[in-house]
Amino acid sequence: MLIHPKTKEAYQLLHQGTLAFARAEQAGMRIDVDYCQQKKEELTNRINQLEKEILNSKFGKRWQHSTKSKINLNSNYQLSYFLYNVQKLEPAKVTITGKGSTDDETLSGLRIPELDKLLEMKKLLKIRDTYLDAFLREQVKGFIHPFFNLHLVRTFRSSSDRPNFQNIPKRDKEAMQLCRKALYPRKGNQFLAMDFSGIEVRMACIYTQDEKLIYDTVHGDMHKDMAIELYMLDSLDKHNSGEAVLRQAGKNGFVFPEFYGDYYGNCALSLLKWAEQGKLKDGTPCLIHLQDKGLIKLNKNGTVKNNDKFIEHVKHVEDMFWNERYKIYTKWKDKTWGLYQKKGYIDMYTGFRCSGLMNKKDVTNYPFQGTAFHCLLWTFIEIDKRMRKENWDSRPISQVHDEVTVDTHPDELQHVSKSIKNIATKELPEAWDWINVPLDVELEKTKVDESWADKKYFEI
DNA sequence: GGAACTCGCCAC
DNA sequence: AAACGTGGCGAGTTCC
Repeated sequence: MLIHPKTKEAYQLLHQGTLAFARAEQAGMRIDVDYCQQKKEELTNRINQLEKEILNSKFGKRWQHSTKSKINLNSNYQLSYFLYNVQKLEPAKVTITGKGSTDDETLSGLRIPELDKLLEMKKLLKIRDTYLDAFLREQVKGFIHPFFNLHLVRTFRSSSDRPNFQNIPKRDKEAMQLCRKALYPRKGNQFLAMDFSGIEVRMACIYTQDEKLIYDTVHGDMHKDMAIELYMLDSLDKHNSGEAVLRQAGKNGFVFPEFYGDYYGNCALSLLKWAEQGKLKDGTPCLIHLQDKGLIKLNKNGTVKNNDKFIEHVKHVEDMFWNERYKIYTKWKDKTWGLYQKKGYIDMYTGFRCSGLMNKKDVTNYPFQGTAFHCLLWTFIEIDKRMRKENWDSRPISQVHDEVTVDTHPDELQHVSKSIKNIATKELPEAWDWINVPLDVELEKTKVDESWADKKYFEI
């Protein structure tokens, strides 16, 4: 499998992107070294406490007894052996090599208090050893300089390392705060962030020219629509907290996985997990609602006893999704797959060619993923150019696939905000005339001297 | 004692 | 018939 620039424009994008990223890497991001050290200590205390509690429990003693070597709470190998070979529990999942799984979902499903403690401990270890440690290890004079690579990803996205700046916790509130409160703009400055709304789906619109997909992306709300179908709701109010969860479920439990090539079986299970947290606006828990609709049967303790009907239902929704709602998209997939099989490659609008051995999912995903990132890359290059031409103090310093962060001088905030929004939504579609759906962005900022955890939505 | 592999988890 | 796309990285384990 190989993707390569096929036109001079594509080559220029890589060349200029590399130079713009190099300037961002050189600028770097300020970190609070004292904070990192202090939080590391606090985390270590909490980890030690949890460790002690687990080791002193009956569960811990039995585990210790089962292993020939010294007990190590961080060893999934030991844990798997203890749970499934010694205690003879039934693993809900097995790994590729056939051992009983010890991932979060499997362990929490066993409902053993010590395992819940262990999971808490693992979470804290991850924060301490993967993020705070990396910041301290990589910092030079209070700045980290994450690298952004353009030569490592099959789809011609970017990657980041030393430290990886593209996977810092966001969804888990506690992990997000602990990690992102380490990151600051230069003193007296503020963060400004811009991200493209649904850029991959918009690329899908452009390649497939599916009218329904275009309509839903520009005017509609497909995540809400799908949540309504999947959970058999009459309506959904995304400003109601219980129903907002269900919309999230529609998005992360169905729409995105389906676009990436997943199928109804996995989606149904994921949707039921989400349903545990969701409520209808009258307060009915979603699982009860699904039981009332005859889609599942519940045990007395509230867990799911039977989900056959629900899986059948999700299968039907999937069928409608691909063969009715987005049937033009589906036709495009078949056509593109056929074309690839004949020619041995597929071209992106940005002048890159993907060739070599690919399966159908790859062939129908890579163009969207790569092209979406190239929109960000083009934008980043233009921001960098503008910065140098107009002698900004502000500096673009990082990007995460569809988002760029600028360490911004407060006097320049208005001008920089307007400039980057204009570049992304006006100049980009003018430069690339194949972009025939509107592009949209969201802006976030912090106040002066606030951390990256404090970013808030704002309008110019 | 380092390379390679496995598992798990973070992001888009 | 089968069944999730792209990465980086830490810790444990096994291989050489």
